[in-house]
Amino acid sequence: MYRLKPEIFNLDYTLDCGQVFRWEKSGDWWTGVVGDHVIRLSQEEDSGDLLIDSQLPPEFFSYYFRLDDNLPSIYESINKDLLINRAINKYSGLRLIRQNPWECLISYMLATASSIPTIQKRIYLLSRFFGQELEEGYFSFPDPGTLAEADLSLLDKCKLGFRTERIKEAAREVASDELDLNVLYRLEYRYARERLMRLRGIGEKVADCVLLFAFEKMEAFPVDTHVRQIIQHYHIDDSYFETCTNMSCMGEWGRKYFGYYCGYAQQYLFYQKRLEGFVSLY
DNA sequence: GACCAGGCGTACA
DNA sequence: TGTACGCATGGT
Repeated sequence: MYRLKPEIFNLDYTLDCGQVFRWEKSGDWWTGVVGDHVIRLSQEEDSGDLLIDSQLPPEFFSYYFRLDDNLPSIYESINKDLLINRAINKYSGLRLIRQNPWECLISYMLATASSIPTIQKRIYLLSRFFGQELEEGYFSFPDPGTLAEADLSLLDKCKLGFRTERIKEAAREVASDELDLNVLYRLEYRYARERLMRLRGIGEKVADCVLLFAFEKMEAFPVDTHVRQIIQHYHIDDSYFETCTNMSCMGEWGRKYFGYYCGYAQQYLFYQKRLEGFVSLY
């Protein structure tokens, strides 16, 4: 167990905001599986210190929680109106996480048209049936080869619904190197996006989530049902929106409106909407 | 029992 | 090019 002193960091917001699905809070402590490690984390209320119960070094957590991001500078760049201003003040310290690309890809593929608790359950079941047990009750995320060859009757137990075949196919592509996740890092946002969207089950929203949360593409702006409702509700009389009704257009709008760090803006708006609905700005 | 959830693919106009 | 609908599943 050791301590880390992060600048402007809120552990609860970061793990609860809906970007990751494998962390659970019990009392003051969060427990989660990252790679082959079961990690326990807590944050001291007064000092803001991060208490870390893990074999992994501090450098890992600086990387994982993007402590290298200059949040004040990011806030300044995305602070375009009262709504986002409220969100970045209220949820200050929420940081995006650098997720494992493979796990992130599958997680958001099986997130389509599902609530967050349902997504968490599916990922747990996948890990339980196809991952390795790390300690009692905690399992690693299954690797591509295992899912590619997964028995369909066992896969059905994970309750993936119509997503089952898509997951298997994606796993096969990654396992066979037909899709090399490493090259996506080096591609520009728009090309990486096009490549991901060639997979069945990945449209603009899922691609943007994966690019933002796992491939360092900060300019991704995922438009899900919450973000669509926010845009329709608050920007309804913006002239730009008289011709902007579909999700694709809303994504374009978000990128132009918030600039390079629109991905951060999106996550703050998403979290605020989930917890508070349509907030009053007066 | 209808409706929605971090949507996508397809058919049809 | 744009819209309507089906697709499994779980929670309200």
